[in-house]
Order: sequence, then C-alpha cells, then structure tokens
Amino acid sequence: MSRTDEVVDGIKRMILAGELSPGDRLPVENELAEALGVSRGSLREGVRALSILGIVHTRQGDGTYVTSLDPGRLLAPMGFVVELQGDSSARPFHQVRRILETEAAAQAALRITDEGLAESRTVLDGVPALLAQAPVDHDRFIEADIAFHRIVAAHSGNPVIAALTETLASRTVRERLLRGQRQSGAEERAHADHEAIWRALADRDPDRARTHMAAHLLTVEESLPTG
Amino acid sequence: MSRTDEVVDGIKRMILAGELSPGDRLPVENELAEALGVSRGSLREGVRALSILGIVHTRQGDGTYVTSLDPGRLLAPMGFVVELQGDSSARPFHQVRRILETEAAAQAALRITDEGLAESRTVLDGVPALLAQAPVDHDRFIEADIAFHRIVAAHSGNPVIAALTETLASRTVRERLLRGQRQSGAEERAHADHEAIWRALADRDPDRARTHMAAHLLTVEESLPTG
DNA sequence: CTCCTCTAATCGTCGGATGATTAGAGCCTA
DNA sequence: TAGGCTCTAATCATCCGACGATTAGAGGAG
Repeated sequence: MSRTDEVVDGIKRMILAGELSPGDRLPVENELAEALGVSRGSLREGVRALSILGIVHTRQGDGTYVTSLDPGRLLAPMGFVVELQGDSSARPFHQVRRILETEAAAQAALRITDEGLAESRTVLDGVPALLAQAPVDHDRFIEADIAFHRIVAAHSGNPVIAALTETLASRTVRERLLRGQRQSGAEERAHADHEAIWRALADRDPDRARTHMAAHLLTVEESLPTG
Repeated sequence: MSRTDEVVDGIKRMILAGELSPGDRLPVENELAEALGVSRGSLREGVRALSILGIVHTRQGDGTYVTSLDPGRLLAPMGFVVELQGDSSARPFHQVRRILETEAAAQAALRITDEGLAESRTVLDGVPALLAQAPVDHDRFIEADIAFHRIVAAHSGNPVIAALTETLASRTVRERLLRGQRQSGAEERAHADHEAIWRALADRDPDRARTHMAAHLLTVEESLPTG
C-alpha cells in the first residue's frame, strides 16, 4: 500500500470515526503530513485525489475542508468516467438511465410541487419556437431537454436518482445521443413525449408518467448500437 | 484551473482523441511532465487521481498504463463514496439498488445460463447449514448473500447494472443493513426470498423473478430509517 | 535452450525553496 | 462609531533535485 493510499485511507477513516465532519477544516499540510507519517508531497497527492472525488475541497491561502458529502456532490465525478466510455457501452449505460428515470417519473407524479410543474411548463413552452426556426438550434434544444428531465428527477424525492441520472445524461452524452438520431424529426418526437409526461405529472398520475417516460427513453435507446 | 487539473484533462483528452487506448503505456513521468508543461510533482498528482478513478494503473519500476476502461472497473471507485454516506442517505441509495436489481432479475430470467443456475443453486444449498448452527455465522451468510445477488446481476446482460449493484451493496453496506434487522429471523426470510427468486429464474419467468426480487429488497428497505 | 545475475529504466518518496492567494488584524477616514 | 483600506502572516500551489524501491530485459553460465 503506497503512502498516498495510506493518506486517503487515513482521512477517510477520520471521517468515518467522526473526527472530521462535513464543513470541518483539515489540519494544515505540514501537521497532517507529520501526523500520518508521510512527506508533504505524498500527503498532497492523497488530498488531491480526495478533492477530485468530491470528498474534500481545497482553497489556496485558506485551507482544506470536508465537503457536505451530499450524494449529488459525491456522484458527480462519475460523469467523468461515463464520458470515457466508448460507443459499445452507450446502450447499457442508457438502459440504467431509462430504468431510473422511469421510476423517477412515477415518483415525481406523486410528489411534484406546483412550482415544479410551473417551472417545467415554462421550459416546454419555449421549445416550439426553437423547433420552428431553421436551422434548429440543437444546443438550446439540448438545454431545454436537460432542464426538463432535471426537474422531473429532482422531484422524485430521491437525491441519489437525481444525481445519477444527471451524470448518466450529461451534456456530452446527450450530444452523442442526438447525433445518432438526427434524421427524422427526432426532436419533435421528443418534445411530444415531454408534453405527454408533463400532462401525466400535472394529473398526478404515476402510471401514465411511468409509461410515457419509459417510451420516451426507449425511443432514444433504440437508436443506439446493440450492446 | 490548477496544474493538476490540466494534467487530468490532458490525459483524458489524449484518451478521447485516440492517442491513448486501453492497455497503452503512458510516456515516462519526466517526458509527460514536459509535454504538458508541468513539474513532475504536479504530473504525479494528476496521474494519481486518474489511478484512483480506475482510468490508469501504475506499477513501480514498470510504467503507467491505461486500464481496460470497463464499466466495472470505472464504477468501482464509487463504492468508496457510498461508504461515506451517513445513515440518512442509506434509504435513497438502497432504493436505487432495489430498482436496478429488480430489473436485473427480470432480465436474468430471460438470459441466465444453465451454469449460472447451477452456480447459484450451489450457493443457496450451502445456506441452510449456516442458519442451522448456533450462533449463526453472519459473515458467511453475507458472503452467500453477496454471491447470489452477484450471479443474478451478472446474468442481466448489462455490465453497468452489475457494477452499480455491486458498489451499492458492498460488504460494508450489507453489514449495516443486516445489523438493522437482526431481530426476527431476517436471515431465514431472506433465504426464503432467494429460493423464490431462484425458482423463477429456473423457470425462465421474468415476471415472477421481478416480483420476488422487488419484495425481497423492499423488505430490507423497510428496516431502514425514512429518508 | 533454460536459468540466473546484473544493469538500466522507471516509479515512489522525501526535503527544501519560492510564488500565489486568502483571512484577519490593525489603521485610517468620514 | 462604522466603514473601508493596507499590510502581514498563514496556507496552499508549484517547482526542483536527490535517493530508494521495483521491475524488465540484456547478457552470461550451465
């Protein structure tokens, strides 16, 4: 086990033992390095790794702090590895997204607030104008697409689902998806699906929300190579 | 953007551009540091971070190589952050596990091989002896539990689901779960659930497999604090 | 041809030095 | 006194050079 691994493990253990809580400040590098019995260089490698994993946050001139450890923050780095996946893995990843978002839609139908409905309504209302112009502004369509799905996932009541779907359907992933199906009015079809989902949410009907979301994401998925 | 971030981004970009493929060896530290315009220390911090994310693998005396980039390898580090979650997040995480494994069971019923059935049969056959002795060897029960669920997920045909459920239901997580419900024959109940799931798999019946898996995991979930 | 030894290459770790950034004390001014 | 400014100390960011640990591969012995 390398020194750096010992640092990572040591800090992780301090958090698990309650010696460090979210928001707490870590000892300064020289102190912590001595406490863990490693040089400052090795310590920095370990702290940097934890920083990239979203467990701690370092500010030059100030210090290093334990983050909130929220699922949203800790799952975000996963988006990094999702982007590295080749086309062969696009389908299994999207299947996971579909399974989770389908359930999220059903939950959201039971829990969404009037504010959430209004906000998603505003997003959808802006889309027809986008699709009417030629050429269509695909970037802005993707923005609206992301915004709608994000609102639905956020109202599922499960922050882990919200964080996972966010990373599984990031902007770069969506750009790949849209590129693969930019032939026959795919965006119009997607927008119609969104409207159907919205109506189910507005009616607080989980079954309809589930079915429409499942069909919507399945349509996208069927444009992907088999995997 | 720090030097280390530039290193991470630079190597990531090399992979995305095809300059580095799985199995390829990275340039030696001194060369790569010069190519990226950073010192060897900063380079090492970046490479170490990528190593912890499972993207590269370094061997002292040999060199640094790009890993296979398989979903299983890249999602494994997520288990690290799952363990850091407090009890308040246990329920949403387990909900995700339940949703994914339920679907995995249905898929596995359609795809599982005779070897997979035989292997899971062997695992289940060993459990009654474990439960008969007093006191029950909880560690070995957890082992069997993990083995059974792993086989099912592996035969879902989706490596991402297999990897995610593995990290969401690691040994440490399971120990927490079992501790919360060690009152009233929970292990016997779990084993009976497993048998019901196995029969559905053996009959290649996805509906029954789905239902039994859902009920099995829901039972576990109901012992968790509301979140 | 096989095995062993030895060397060179490479990563792992350390210590020190310097620059960049921040927070906070102390001072000044209105 | 309240507010803003300056300056200082603390802290992290980066770099450099050195040496130890490990591995792969060349070369020789049998």
